[in-house]
Amino acid sequence: MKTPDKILVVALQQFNEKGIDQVSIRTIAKEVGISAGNLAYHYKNTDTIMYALYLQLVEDLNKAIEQLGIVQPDINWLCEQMEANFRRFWQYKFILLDFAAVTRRVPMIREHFQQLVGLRQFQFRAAIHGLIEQGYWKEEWVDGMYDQYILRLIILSGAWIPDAEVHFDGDVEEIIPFYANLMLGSIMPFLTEKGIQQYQDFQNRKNYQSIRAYP
Amino acid sequence: MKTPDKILVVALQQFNEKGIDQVSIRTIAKEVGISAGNLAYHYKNTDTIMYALYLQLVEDLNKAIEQLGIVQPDINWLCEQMEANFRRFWQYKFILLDFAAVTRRVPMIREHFQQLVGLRQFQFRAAIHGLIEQGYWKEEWVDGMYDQYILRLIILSGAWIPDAEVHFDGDVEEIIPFYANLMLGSIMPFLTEKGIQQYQDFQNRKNYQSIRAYP
DNA sequence: AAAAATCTGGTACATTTGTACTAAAATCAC
DNA sequence: GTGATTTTAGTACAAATGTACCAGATTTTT
Repeated sequence: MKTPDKILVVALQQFNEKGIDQVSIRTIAKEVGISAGNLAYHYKNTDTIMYALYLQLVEDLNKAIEQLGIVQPDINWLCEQMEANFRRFWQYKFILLDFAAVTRRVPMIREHFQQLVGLRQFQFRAAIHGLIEQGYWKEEWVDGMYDQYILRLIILSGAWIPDAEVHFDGDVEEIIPFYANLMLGSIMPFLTEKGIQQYQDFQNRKNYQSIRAYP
Repeated sequence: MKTPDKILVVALQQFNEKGIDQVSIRTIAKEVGISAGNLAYHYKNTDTIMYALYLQLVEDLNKAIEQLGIVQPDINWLCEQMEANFRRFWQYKFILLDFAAVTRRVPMIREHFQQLVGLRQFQFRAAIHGLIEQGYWKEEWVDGMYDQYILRLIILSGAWIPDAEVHFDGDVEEIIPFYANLMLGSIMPFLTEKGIQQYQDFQNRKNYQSIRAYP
């Protein structure tokens, strides 16, 4: 692996573990095994590294979407997608963990993220539309209800990471199922009988307990 | 006002405006009009100031609960409470905006916050129970459904602040109604006819538009 | 092989931060 | 009023950070 990539790997790890305010080009350089001056040659400061990592995340997300292709979505598909995305976010958790600080330091991330949210709104709408057509999802019975729901879901899909930091001690295989389950539970009121059944099948297959409270 | 209080006022303002990483005892001292040495006498560092401000917030919240007394909750009451709490949080927005960083620097806040969440869960449960008894809220039709919902609501009730930072430009009177409305919309699927009616009355009285997307 | 570019280690510097300390001033208790 | 306590301003210091720069070394290009 080339030096710039080595730097990104170590930086990502340090950001995630120590928090962005405890990482400097020196701490990264030390762990990579190069001089700070050398690191500064590749990335002038930690802000540029953060931006590079953000672009990596976006690329990951886009790649995942491309591989998806055009499918007839069902509840199972939706759940699997959600959980997979949770894992992707978790890999870059520092971004969502200290999102305000990150966007303050790298304003370009803020702008780009706004667009990302718009895109995800669109995708969710399409998914729900498909699910309605196939009889998994109820028709909207109050105007604007689903648009609001989608917004809340998008907010939640970033907010669970800071929340996990408060209530858990870092075991990924405990955290991801917990929050994936918690978020997916929010679809319940909107599902038809058929939808509920498939959702419960998913839960059973994944061995998800019905989550009531933090451990 | 005594110096320690003056310090807290200015510190709160600076934390909220500039973000916790851009505030030091020197920037505060300068704005208060005292020497940094003097400020260090009252608060050794910014961490202790943050903790003092957190205690202020908790006190505010507790005072609000005490003044509540024992009432028969209805939907209107729930909505008003929610919005009032949103305003309280907004006053101390730096805490929720950089929550991970804050708890990293002041671990006592993390511990205390866990208890706070537990308390709020209990309060929400009681409120929903009351609303069910009075016929505003549907009976739970899937086991554990409401506990999950409450957890999501608690997560959301902290997460809207970072979200607002990304999508708005700081106008409180635009932000609070937007998110209060967005969060309150989540109760819709659980309301009875009677509940929906009162909820829509509330919306009309407050002149809340049905929110579909960010402005 | 020579020239150009890229990469690397090391050093130096200005800023900022928390922390500690001193000595004077102000306030309070008796 | 006097002595003790609290408050204040100012200074000094060590540690850390981003930034800039330089002179070799290495790799790539021609």
